Amino acid sequence: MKASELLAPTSRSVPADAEVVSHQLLLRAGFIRRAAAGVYTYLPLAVRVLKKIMQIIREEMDRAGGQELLMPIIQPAELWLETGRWEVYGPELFRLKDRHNREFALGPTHEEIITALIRGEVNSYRQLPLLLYQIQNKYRDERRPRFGLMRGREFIMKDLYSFDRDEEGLDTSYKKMYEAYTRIFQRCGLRFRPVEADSGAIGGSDTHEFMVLADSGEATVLFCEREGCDYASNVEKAVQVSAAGSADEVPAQLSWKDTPGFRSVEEVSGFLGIRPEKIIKTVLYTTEKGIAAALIKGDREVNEIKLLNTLGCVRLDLAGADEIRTLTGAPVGYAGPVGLKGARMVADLEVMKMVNAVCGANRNGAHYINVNPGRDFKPDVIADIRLVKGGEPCPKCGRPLKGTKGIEVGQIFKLGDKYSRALGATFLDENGQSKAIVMGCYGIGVTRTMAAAIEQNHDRDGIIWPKSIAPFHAVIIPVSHKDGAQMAVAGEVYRRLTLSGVETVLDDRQERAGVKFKDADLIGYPLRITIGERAAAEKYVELRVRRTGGVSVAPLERVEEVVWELLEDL
RNA sequence: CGGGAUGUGGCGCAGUUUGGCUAGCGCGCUUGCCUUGGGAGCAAGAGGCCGGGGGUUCAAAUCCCUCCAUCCCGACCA
Repeated sequence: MKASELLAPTSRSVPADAEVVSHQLLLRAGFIRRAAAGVYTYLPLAVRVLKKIMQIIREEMDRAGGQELLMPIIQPAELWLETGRWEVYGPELFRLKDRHNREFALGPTHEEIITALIRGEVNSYRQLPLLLYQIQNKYRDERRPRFGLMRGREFIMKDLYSFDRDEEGLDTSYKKMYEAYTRIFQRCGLRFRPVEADSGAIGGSDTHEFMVLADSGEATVLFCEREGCDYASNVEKAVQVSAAGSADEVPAQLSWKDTPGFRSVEEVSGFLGIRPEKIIKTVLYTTEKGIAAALIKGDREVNEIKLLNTLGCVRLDLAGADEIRTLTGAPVGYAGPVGLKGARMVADLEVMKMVNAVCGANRNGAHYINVNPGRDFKPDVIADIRLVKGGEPCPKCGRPLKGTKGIEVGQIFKLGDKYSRALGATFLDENGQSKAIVMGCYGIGVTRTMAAAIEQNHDRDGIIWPKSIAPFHAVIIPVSHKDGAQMAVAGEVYRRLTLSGVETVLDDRQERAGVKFKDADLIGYPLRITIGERAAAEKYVELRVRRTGGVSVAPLERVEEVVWELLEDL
C-alpha cells in the first residue's frame, strides 16, 4: 500500500471531545470518525485491525468446534415479548416500526433469535451439542455512550451460543470457551484477567468476564496475587470475608443524642467523636416491590448489584428526599433501622456483628447510640450487600486482594434453560423424554478489544500495535521523496517485503521526513524502515522497532530475511 | 434520565460579559519559491447562512425564548 493512496487522515491536535487515550489516538491516527454519539465510521486502518482480531476469534471459535452463521440485526418484537425482555431490556433496546406498524428491535444480543432457530431445527439429543457463533454489529441505546469505541451504541461483537443436553455438557462447552477466550486475548497481545462476575440482565448462573487491565477501565476488579491462588473477581461479585465482631464490648442501654444538622457519616462521627465504623448507615432505595432499606457499616459502600439480587428486584433507585421524609418522618440523613416500618430491611453481614452502634433515629436532628442489632431491630434479610475493596482478604486464601481497573472485553455465561424454556426449545433424550436445551452464551466486544489494545499499548508519540493485530507490519520511509536513488531503493524494499508476505506501507508522500516519522509513530507500525541518502547509495536500510526504539541495519538483498527475524521477536 | 458545560471555515480556539459597520488567530488545504534524518521558512490564495427556528432592536456571533446536537460527572453492559 502506498501512503499517498491510503485514507489515513492523521492530525497533530488532540480532538477536544476525546477523553481517553484510545479515543484520542484512534481519531488522531486516522482510524475512526464519529458519525453520531456512540456511532463511528471505521476507516481503512481500523478495518485492517478489526479484521485481524476477527480472524483470530474465528480461528479459535472454529478450533473449539464452533460454526459461524449470521443472524438478522432486525428482530421481531414477538420473540422479545415471549421471553419478557421486550419490557425488561428497557430503554437500551433500539426499537423501530415498519410501515405496517409492526414492532422490531435492533439486536443488542441474539438469544431470542437463535433459540427460536434451534427450537425449529433441533429435536433429538443426537443433534447436540451445538456451538454457533456470528460476528456482527450490535445495537444498544446506552444511557451514556462514552470514551469512543469503549462504549458505543453500535459496536461489533462476536457472540457464540452453546446448546447442550445437560448441565454436564454445558460445563464442557463453557470450559472450551473459557480456554478459547484465553487464547484469543493472548494472541491479541493483551494483558488480561478472567474474573468472576455477576450475571446481570442476561440471566443465568456462572459467568466470567475477561478484563483487560488498564487504568481507564470502567470496571474494578479484585484479584489475589499469591502464587497458585487464582481468585479474581469483579467488585460487583466479590464476596466479603466476614471479620470478627467486637466481642469484648458489652452491649449498653439504647439511648439517643441530639445531632442537629449532622447528617452524613463523617459529620456524625466527627460530632460524636466516634469512628465511622461505629455507625450503621441506612440507605433507602425504591424498587418495583416497594421501599428497601440497606444497612451497612459507616465506612462501607452498598453493592447495588448484590442488593438487587438479594431483593430479587429489577429496578433499584436511590430514594428521593420526599420518599425518605414520608417513610422516616425525618429529612435525609436521619434514617435508621430502629422502629423503622414500611421498608424491607436488608442488613449487611458486618452490621449484625456490631455492638453499641450509632444510627439515625428517624427524627430530625437525632441519632440513637448503643444500638445493638438483633436486640434493637431485626432486619428482614441478612446478606452480603457491601462492596469489597482492595486490601481486604482473599476469600480463598486470606491474603490481601489487589484492586485494579479493567476493561471488559469478553464475558461468558451459563444460561441454563432460561431461554429454551421461555421459547420452547426442547429435545427428546435417549429415553424419549422431552427436555429443555441447556444453553450458554459467550460474547467478545471486537471494537472494544481494539480500543483496549491501545489503552494498553501506547506512548507519548502514539499507538504501539501488538504485531498480531497491527494494521500493517512495517512502513518504509524514504527520507527525501525527491531523491531518485532513495525512492528507487524504497521501491525495491517494498517489492521484496510485499513479495515475502510482510504487510507494508510505502510512505511515498511528498512530505518532509519529520512528518513521516511522526505519522509512523502515531499510527503505530511495529517496524519502520528508513532509507536515507547514504543508505540508498550503499544499498542498505535502517530498521527501527516501534516498541523498543531499537535500531539496526540490513543490506538491501537480505532485507526480507532481517525483517522477518525482527517480526518474530515482536 | 438527573447534574455540569459547549456549539464560530476540515481541526483547535478568540470574539459573547458591555449589541455597532469588512468575524479574527493557529494548524491543515491550494499554488509558487525554498528546504529535506523528527510535524521547516517566505509569498500569494481558497474556504464561514457564527448549530436550527422564533423574538427584542435602527442594528444580533453577542440579549431573550425554544428546539437540536455534542461532551463531561452519576446508575448498566461487549
